[in-house]
Amino acid sequence: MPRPRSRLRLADVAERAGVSLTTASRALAGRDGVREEVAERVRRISQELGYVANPHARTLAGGTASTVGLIVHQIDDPYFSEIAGGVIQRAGEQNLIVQICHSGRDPQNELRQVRHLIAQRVGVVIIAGSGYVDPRMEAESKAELSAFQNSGGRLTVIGRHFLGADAVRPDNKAGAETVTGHLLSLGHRRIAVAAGDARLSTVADRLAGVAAALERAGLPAAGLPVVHTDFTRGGGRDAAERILRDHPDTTAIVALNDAMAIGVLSALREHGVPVPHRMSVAGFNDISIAADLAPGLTTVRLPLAEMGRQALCLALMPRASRPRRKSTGHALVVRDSTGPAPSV
Amino acid sequence: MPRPRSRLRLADVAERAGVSLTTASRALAGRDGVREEVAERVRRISQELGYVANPHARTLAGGTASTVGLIVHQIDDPYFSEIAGGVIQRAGEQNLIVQICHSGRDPQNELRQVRHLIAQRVGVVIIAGSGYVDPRMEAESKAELSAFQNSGGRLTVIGRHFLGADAVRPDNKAGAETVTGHLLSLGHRRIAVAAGDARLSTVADRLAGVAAALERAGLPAAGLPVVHTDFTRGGGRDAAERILRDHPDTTAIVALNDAMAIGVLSALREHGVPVPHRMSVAGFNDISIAADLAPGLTTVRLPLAEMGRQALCLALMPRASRPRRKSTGHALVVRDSTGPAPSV
DNA sequence: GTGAAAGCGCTAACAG
DNA sequence: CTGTTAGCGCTTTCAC
Repeated sequence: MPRPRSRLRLADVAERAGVSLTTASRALAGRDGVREEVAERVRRISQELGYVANPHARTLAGGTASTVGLIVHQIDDPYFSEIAGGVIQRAGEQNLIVQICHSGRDPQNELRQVRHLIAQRVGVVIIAGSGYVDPRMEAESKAELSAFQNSGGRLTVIGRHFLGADAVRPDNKAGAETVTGHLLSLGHRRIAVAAGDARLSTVADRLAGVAAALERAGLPAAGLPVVHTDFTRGGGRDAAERILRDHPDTTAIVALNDAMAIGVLSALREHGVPVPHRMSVAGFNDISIAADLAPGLTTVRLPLAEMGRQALCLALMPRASRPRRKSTGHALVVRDSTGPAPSV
Repeated sequence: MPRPRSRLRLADVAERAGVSLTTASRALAGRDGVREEVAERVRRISQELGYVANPHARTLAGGTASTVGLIVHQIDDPYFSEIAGGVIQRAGEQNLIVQICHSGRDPQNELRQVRHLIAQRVGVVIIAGSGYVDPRMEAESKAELSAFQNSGGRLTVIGRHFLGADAVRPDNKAGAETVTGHLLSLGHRRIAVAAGDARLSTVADRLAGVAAALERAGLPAAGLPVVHTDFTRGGGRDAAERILRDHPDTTAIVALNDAMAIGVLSALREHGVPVPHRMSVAGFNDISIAADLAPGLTTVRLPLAEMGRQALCLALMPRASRPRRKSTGHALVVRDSTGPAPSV
């Protein structure tokens, strides 16, 4: 692509305003060291001319990189697109631009994206989505990201245990405890879990919440059937099949995210298992479609878009001496996919 | 944000390779004017060192801006997130980065985003989503985008009539004709349409398809009840309410996109109207959740992710003397939300 | 074929 | 408070 037509430069504004480049630069950046009256004039002229700074020149000269890099598993997964929506909305208010990359939940690929973003000199990196329990899988990314932070880059993670970075932390354990408690209070005693890849920290955390609820109720968490498959709709289908086959007396399935819950519902429908009369199903996240499934999905609501906003807000604040943690809170949303345990 | 630590520069690579900056630059850009043997050595050294060019310096110096700007209505709308997924995937293969902005379907805001993207010196702009029938609403954006193209920028639109830019064109009219034909063949004669804002070109095109199918069947398209509301789930709900109230003998509703169809289904469920026994419902787009609704949504499939890919592919080819058009094709996906017309 | 030198548009020392 | 002077890292004439 050939070069764009030459646009207005700061020099043009400065000339029109009868000041030097420096003064114009300072005035527009809102830095002080300029008489307010002069600054005002420069700003007005810049406005009139429709001047917009060249971000590349600005970044190159050592200023602020006004882009934020967002790494998600897949943008067409509602969990991530809702979070991304929040990030983009917040960015728009600040005239920042958001660059989105896919990690595909693959540490190697994520590393590539992290490097790419850093090479692009973004000022902010936000990583959304579960990490792995085993720190070794992410060691390289971490190293790269630490260096990024040490050189002044801002990093925020959403739903990931990354000590040393500001974090938005979904209420994974507590949420899972709440939804399991809901099932228990409906009289369910034979609960099974459709879980994602056991190596994912989110899966581990939510699983811990399920176990905690069981224990609190004085039930043995040890015998809890947990089926680990993909953390996706397809995984949910597989999990449901296996639960139906291996644990036929199950009366409730906790899916560790809504995508899996959707898969579970789909499999149960195929098998003619009525929900919730014969089997209750609960999800996690409350992606917006959850309300429109039939039956409506009982799930744990996380404020997804808000989480995206928050993540960017954190990143936009100067780095604190100790990483900040924002917990999301959660809310149980009871719809029609859960009901009293069938009295066998 | 302070400046990032200084990274490897081209000068470092050049020095290591014992050549000048110029030669190194040429070698890495794959331009000729360098002995192949030397070029090879430079590339190898650059590789070993892990050198990545500073894109800002490159862009500033007048080279290629290796970012693509994607404007969507809202990223958390599945129609757009699936398209975006395709764009991002293709971009990843090329080591390009995708910047995403929301237009909110507001021409003024879209204009802002277009300007912002152009000011960022992106090399490619992709605009996804319907435009308005009235060209005046988009005149400003068009002017800006034409200038962008004339200065060498590449533009592709998805689902928008923008003469003068490469375009991916969803099969709106034909698709609507197909799905309406499906309903007619099931014996439906009292069909109503849940349509979005009448000023949207996509709505107009799909509506034309519905009318065409009716006429082809020898039915008067004139009396067709068309309810114009928002092109969203909420709009679908409103439309269904109105159809139920004003045209109680309707046996089938064509929603002009899946989001509206979801709203229609939701309203019908609330009113206790059985689908498809008392009312058939069809959508448009086949967003991935369509298969998981209950009843499964009969809809017109558009290859959403593929459309995103295609759009970027078009943009990556050199501009043709005449704008290229890629039609998407479409497929009717019959699920459980449509059935024979009730024999009253 | 190869290199030296001049910018791209901006910010940031450093002087006044 | 304001202006002058160097670069930021790269591409690109223009000489050799």
